[in-house]
Amino acid sequence: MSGDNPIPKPAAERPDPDVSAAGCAPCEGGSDFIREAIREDLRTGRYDHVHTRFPPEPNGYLHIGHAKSICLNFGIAQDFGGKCNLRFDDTNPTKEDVEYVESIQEDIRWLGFDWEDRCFYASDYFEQLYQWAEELIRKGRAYVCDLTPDQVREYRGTLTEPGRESPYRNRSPEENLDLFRRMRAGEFPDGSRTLRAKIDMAHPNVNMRDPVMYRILRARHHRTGDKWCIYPTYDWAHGQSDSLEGITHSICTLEFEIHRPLYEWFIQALGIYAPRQIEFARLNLTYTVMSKRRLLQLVQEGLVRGWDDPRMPTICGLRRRGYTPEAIREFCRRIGVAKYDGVIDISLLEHCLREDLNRRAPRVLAVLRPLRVVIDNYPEEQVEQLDAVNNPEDPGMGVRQIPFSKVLYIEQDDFRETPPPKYYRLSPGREVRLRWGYFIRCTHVLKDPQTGEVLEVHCTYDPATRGGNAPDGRKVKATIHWVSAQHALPVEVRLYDHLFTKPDPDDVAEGADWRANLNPQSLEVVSPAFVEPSLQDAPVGSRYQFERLGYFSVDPDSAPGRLVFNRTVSLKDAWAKIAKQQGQDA
RNA sequence: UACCCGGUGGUGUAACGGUAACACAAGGGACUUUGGCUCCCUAAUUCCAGGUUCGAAUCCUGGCCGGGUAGCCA
Repeated sequence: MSGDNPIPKPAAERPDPDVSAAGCAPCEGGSDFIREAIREDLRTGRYDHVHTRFPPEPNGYLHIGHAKSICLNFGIAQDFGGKCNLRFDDTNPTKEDVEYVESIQEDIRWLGFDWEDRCFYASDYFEQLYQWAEELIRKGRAYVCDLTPDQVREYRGTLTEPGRESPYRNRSPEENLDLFRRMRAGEFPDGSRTLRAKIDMAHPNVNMRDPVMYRILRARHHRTGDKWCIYPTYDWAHGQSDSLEGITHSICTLEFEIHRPLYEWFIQALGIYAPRQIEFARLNLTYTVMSKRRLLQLVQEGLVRGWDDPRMPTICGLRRRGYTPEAIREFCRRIGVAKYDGVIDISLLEHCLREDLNRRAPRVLAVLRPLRVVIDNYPEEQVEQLDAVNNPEDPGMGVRQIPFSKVLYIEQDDFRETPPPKYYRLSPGREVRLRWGYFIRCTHVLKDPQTGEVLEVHCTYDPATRGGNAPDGRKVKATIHWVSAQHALPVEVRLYDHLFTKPDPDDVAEGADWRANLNPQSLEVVSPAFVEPSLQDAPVGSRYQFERLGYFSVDPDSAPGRLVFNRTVSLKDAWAKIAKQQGQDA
């Protein structure tokens, strides 16, 4: 940019930015430092198109942090009229498995992205990588080293002291070539030799101190089988794979920043096409752990029920919980992209979810903790079908009918024998509205003579208020939900809370580890809960708002006649706040 | 202790040398057949010190603080 005019023009007078750059479209994902860098590259002609890639290692399930990267890489491709490849970074057969490549593909598709016919594997390039390695050997830029792993570490030096050169560093290209070919041929035991780039053992960046390019490893690879007993390291494979695929912008997380000089060194030593690596901060979320290692630990130690446990931040966990791809994408859009390594408040994720579900989830009535209500003046055998609006946010979603009868269940929380201040639900003498039903007034209660617990609430109803409006115009302070006892469906409901009790799971006492902060109440099973009969055939995965309670989705554990619901997220609850301020347990 | 990167309300992100803004969270209010939604309002921000400039969150220097890096992991 040439800042020739010190006073900026108002936006309306400014020429449209970037329209001249080839393939540059408006940025739906907003703008961030990466998109700016790309625009600059297009403007200066460093690249004339945009091609990104999402490069997971198939050694675990994708999580919400990957979603950030997926939205970034595919989103940038969309914004700039380019393409985004899926590439599995499968250079370590000891950790990888087809189970993961399949789940990763499923999750990316579910999130709404498409790599078309461009699903690649680093292992596709093993032969090319091998040939390039020989080329570097011939150029005297790589050598076979016989140091043991311990010795390599020792020779590398430390962060503050330079390393020492390997005694094998100055072998001739001929000898190196011979040794390297024999490495490939399987003449040497695992770990006995490596191929290393010949760079600088005194380099202040330890990644440049003759990094390992190949190790000997007899492990069956999920794609190449037993063809190879030497495998390239990340550093040797990644940049060359990017180059081969014609990637323009290789976007990765901050911890690879210090690898960039090496990334560029290999490309330059080979004299091949050069992509540009740009790093951004990975996602951190409050009340959540995100590292693959920890997620794996949660699963393996049985701390959760599996990778798709609805409490997990994995994509499959969120999906099972009832999250929508739209909510996750919107979240990723709103958090932005930067190099500052911060922590996102999980309430932003929950906000995006509610915003989406509010718009699309049909409403139903369900009672989690039933309290029996008897309408004393309602005819014994009578059943009425009442009209209920499916979604006040969207009249197009229509109306359904729900049965009403003499005996109902309401929520225990919606009745208080002695109401606290500002409580305006049902209590003796008070009148409330039953959603889509009648006004009812509490006359008296039946209690357990031993415990004093309220067993049954007796009410009278006003027949003139059918549907919920009083002809005389009188108002009630509260509308509560209910189900007809004889028509309600018993179901299981699983209520979830944050997996950790602290915003930062690492915030633990001396000697304890993050597991000490696991929330023992992160899962609460309510069974039976009661839902209105219209839910009878609700399909797995379908989402509903249980009015006044939250959003719920049907769990795959459901069987015919035995529905299981996950609470995806609760509704915001102003009363809970008031009650909390009053020092009650709400 | 070496090198790299970063630091803007509680949290995250904008502002591209010209009045520090948006969202979430928080607090208050209006509305309401969901104490939901929606709407309105309030409080709250440039790490510090110098320098350049008419003017600095932005450029420069120094400091402070935070993160990353010493796998034959990625």
